[in-house]
Amino acid sequence: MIQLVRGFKDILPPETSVWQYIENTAKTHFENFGFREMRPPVLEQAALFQRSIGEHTDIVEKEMYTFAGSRDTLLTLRPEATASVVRAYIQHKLYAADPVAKFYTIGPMFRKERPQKGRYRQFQQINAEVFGVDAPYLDAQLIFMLMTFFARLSVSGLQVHLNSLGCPQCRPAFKESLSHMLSAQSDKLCADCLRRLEKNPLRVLDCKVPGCRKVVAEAPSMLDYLCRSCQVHFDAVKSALEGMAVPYEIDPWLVRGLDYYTRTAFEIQTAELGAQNAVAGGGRYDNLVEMLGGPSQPAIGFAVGLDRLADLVMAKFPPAEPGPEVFFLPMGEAAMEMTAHWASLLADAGVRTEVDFSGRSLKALMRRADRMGAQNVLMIGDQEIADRAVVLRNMKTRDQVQVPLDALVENVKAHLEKPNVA
RNA sequence: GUGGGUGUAGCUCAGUUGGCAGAGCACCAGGUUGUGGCCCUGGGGGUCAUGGGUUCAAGUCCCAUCACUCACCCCA
Repeated sequence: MIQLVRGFKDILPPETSVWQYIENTAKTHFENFGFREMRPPVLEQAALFQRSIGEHTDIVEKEMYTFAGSRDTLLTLRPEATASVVRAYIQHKLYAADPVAKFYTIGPMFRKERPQKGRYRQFQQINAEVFGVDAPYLDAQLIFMLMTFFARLSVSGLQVHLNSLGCPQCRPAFKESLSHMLSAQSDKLCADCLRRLEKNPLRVLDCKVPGCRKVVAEAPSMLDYLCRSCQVHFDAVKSALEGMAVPYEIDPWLVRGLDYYTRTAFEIQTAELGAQNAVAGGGRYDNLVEMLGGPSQPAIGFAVGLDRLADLVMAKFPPAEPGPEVFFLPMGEAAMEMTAHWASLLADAGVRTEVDFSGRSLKALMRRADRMGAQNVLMIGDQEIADRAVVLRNMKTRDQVQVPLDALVENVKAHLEKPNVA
């Protein structure tokens, strides 16, 4: 048989109800903060990601699903959402009327990595992006929005990790002094870090190999190299967070994997997901809009990993099937036709309805209704048709009443609304 | 891309030195000719991941492949 492709997954009910719950909560929450939904496509020109994420990042080097499009263009299934949102912001000149714009997106991303717990080749993210605001208070507000979002979902045990990556004015000096220091200690670094040292020395900072950590512990911190305006910005973010009572941890070794980040970088981490501890991550990318051919506008955003978040929510609240409010049990052909009619009308009238057309014994139908968690069953057989009244049974209290067949929908609804005297 | 672990019924898993393919749960039917849960009885279900090899004989041993999984790398 044909199986689903490696690293991809089916999300089945009842788990889908958890996803719907998370997505709906995110939508209302983010919209309360002034965000509106944007839905960019999942396919973009490869060049978009090469230019935004960075040519020498792992994502671009080996993790993108890229294939030939028409003519000479290479197409890529998006490995992240920010580049698309920025592209749309520029392409549709969304900055023209008002450079300040806030968007969120929900959808799948694709990265060809080796799958493991909390990491899939297609994974779902909720992204939020803000353009045209450089105020540090916005940075803090975004983190606040994230943490209250998690709180709404009753997800706890999360830590905010915060860092500043500086800007093109101050980062080069730091980079230079870092690589200088690391080169001097290169004999103590792991093979991966020696490679990083060449390509992107910042990445050495978050290496987990003990030997490297030891070296890194004495490495200079970006925070010591911040220029005056970056320092002012970072201080304002911190004090705004304190003002909003959002606990955070300064993490000078927090490095983000994408090249475009500047200044504020943050990650929301949990200890409950094994090696993949980041539930959300984001930061400023003040130069990306201009880099991609747009006006010079500051921007900031974050991504929430929905697969990981769903794991956290489900660990706390295992999903459950709701069960129909009324389960129709027809006995006989005449009853089935009548049931198709009335059950459809009842469902259309807003009552969660289920039917069993299998024609099996009443005992079998009852067992199935019970197993599915039906609150009530509605029995129709020859006797009920003759009486012009069906039997409605409350599965919990085992009370049975007769409900007139005429105006059945209204009668059943009226009965359901009666308070149960269990 | 690298390393470890695991693949037997729908699910969770037993399966001894190589010797008839098993259990629990779930499902179906009956016990109750029109009433669920508990109980009793019976039943249906298997390419033992796939392909080769060794052997009189392979779920079991060997090789390869695939998948799942955890970790590294990296990231959400």
